[in-house]
Amino acid sequence: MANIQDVAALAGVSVATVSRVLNNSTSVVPGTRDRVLSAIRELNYNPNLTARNLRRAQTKMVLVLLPTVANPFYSRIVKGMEDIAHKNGYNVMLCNTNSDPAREKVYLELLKNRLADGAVLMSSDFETEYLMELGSIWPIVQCCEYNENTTLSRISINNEQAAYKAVEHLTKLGHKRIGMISAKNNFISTALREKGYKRALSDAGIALDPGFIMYGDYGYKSGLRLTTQLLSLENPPSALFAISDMMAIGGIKAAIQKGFSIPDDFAAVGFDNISFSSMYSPALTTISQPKYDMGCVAMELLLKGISGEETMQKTIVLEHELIIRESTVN
Amino acid sequence: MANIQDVAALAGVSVATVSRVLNNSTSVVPGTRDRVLSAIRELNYNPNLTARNLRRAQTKMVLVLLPTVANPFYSRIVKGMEDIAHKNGYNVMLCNTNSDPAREKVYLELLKNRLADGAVLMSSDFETEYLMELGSIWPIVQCCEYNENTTLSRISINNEQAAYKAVEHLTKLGHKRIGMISAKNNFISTALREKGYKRALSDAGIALDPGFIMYGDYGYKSGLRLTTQLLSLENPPSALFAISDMMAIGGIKAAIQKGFSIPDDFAAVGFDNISFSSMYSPALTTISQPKYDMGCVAMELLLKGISGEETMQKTIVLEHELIIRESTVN
DNA sequence: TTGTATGCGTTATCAC
DNA sequence: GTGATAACGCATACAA
Repeated sequence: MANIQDVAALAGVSVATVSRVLNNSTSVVPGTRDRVLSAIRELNYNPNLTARNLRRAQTKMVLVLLPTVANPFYSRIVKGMEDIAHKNGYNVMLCNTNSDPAREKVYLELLKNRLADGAVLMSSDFETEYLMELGSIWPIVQCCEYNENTTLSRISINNEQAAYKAVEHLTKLGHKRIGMISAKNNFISTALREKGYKRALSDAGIALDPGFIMYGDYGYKSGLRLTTQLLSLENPPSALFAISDMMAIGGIKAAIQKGFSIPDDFAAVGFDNISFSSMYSPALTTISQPKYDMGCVAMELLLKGISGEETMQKTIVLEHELIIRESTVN
Repeated sequence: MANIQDVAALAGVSVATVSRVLNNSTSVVPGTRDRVLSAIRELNYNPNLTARNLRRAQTKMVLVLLPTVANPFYSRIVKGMEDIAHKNGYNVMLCNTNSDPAREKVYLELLKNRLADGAVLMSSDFETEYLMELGSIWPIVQCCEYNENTTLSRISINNEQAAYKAVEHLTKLGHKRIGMISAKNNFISTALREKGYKRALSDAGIALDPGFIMYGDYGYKSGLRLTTQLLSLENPPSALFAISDMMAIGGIKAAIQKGFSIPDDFAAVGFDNISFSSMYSPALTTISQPKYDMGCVAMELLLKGISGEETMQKTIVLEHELIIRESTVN
């Protein structure tokens, strides 16, 4: 594995000149330039980016922390992030945190070890202080979820309004008994979706039944279990609002298992519009977030922060959309 | 951001000593050791891993190339890889190639730039020569898919046997007209699954109908479209074997749309046992691969290659399992 | 336009 | 047990 010195020797120039053609910084006379280029080819030379990064005090690497790639909700977002990153010569290091604070910290601390130039956080249980301290040194962008006490940049949709729209869709269909399955976590989106649910009920003149709100995690099993419980109530709901598609699908499965017909006996609305939602039988009514765009915008913001082009912290809210499918309407 | 010199100065020792306590290499007297440690704390010092990596000619980073994280099949595998990598102080860089040869190459060439110490390939359209050349310099392990002309290590299941088992399950249920939806690609697994399908039919004394094998990609839409075509045949199949769960689910959706009852009118078997398979309605019969273990084994092999502990190329075949669910049996 | 020389932050070899 | 110091491979300020 040849290095820059070998190339310089073979081309009969100094390493500085080789470096110049490598980065086409200052102008190099065509003649020498060609000699260098052919030496590079002949030696099959590739620059050592570790050395370059050390010298330049950068890594051209960004961290993306997310709970898990297993949730298809994240895959489109990640795609957007990657596209923007690559376009700008950056690589992204995907970090599955499993929502484990210890793991999250391990990853984020890679910044301190100068192994990445910045980070996008898609879930974080970090202390406000810790986050602000790191954010004062390295660019950090929050995507989808955020700690509202920090002043770090954030990208999200209006979760309260989206949830309102989802539940309003159900009330307009005539449903009076609407259950909600939510999650026990610190995500701001969870709280806001619950708020939207309550406001929609209130606006429709429906009294809130606290027994109709159940808590699990984001997953299918959780949705299955909670909905089974809801449907076992003496006076069960006729419709369901779930904070994730996975939970909504679990809810539908529970209803099917109980012999309910969808959407006549039981209707369900999810959240996220993951790809499975349209594949499911019945296809799922859900809230769609502009996943790819969110990823793009988050990464653009991060890269601007890294380049110093944009240091102001921003709050960006993107549009969402209610997608009506078979799980609520025939 | 303090460096090792700052720490040395504050502790009143040389950088060499600081380095020693950092790597607890040679023994350092407890007294100086404590002074160094408290200097590190006081300065909030973190070693610059780029510099360390340059010096040590390593990166503690491995590449994992896969078509897309959007396919849940890969998430468990990746989890296994990550667990093993982290346990050994390595980070993994997940690379979504979208099966695009250009992108694949860009990623793999990161090895040449000394940005990673080795790579796991989970899909590759690389030329045999190219792969062998890189493999002669850096440890490379092939997982699930492989180029059979290379001598690189590989981990997989017996795809032919697994497909055989899946189709045999259908013939034993009495099905005589069994369609297959496959993909147009160069994956070794695809060819082997087709081979297993044919052998199972043959062993059951069923003549192969070439019109019963259709080709698409791995996805849901493809499965939906191809199965719709199969079911439009004058004499349509009563059962389906798909090379992926996503395709099988598309197939089931197609049958449902045509008013078929599953599994009475139409049965389907998939491949991969992605999490969504058990959530689907009807739940999908499928072949389960030991995803997590495959990931672990692949990464273990890679790390042994990197450490030089194991340089022999290996071929490892893991066990699979037929999982029977509602899509074939009531 | 090109070359020389220095430094990025470490680790490791050699002295003491 | 500890300290100088030379590398690692590159980019760049300064000279020429």
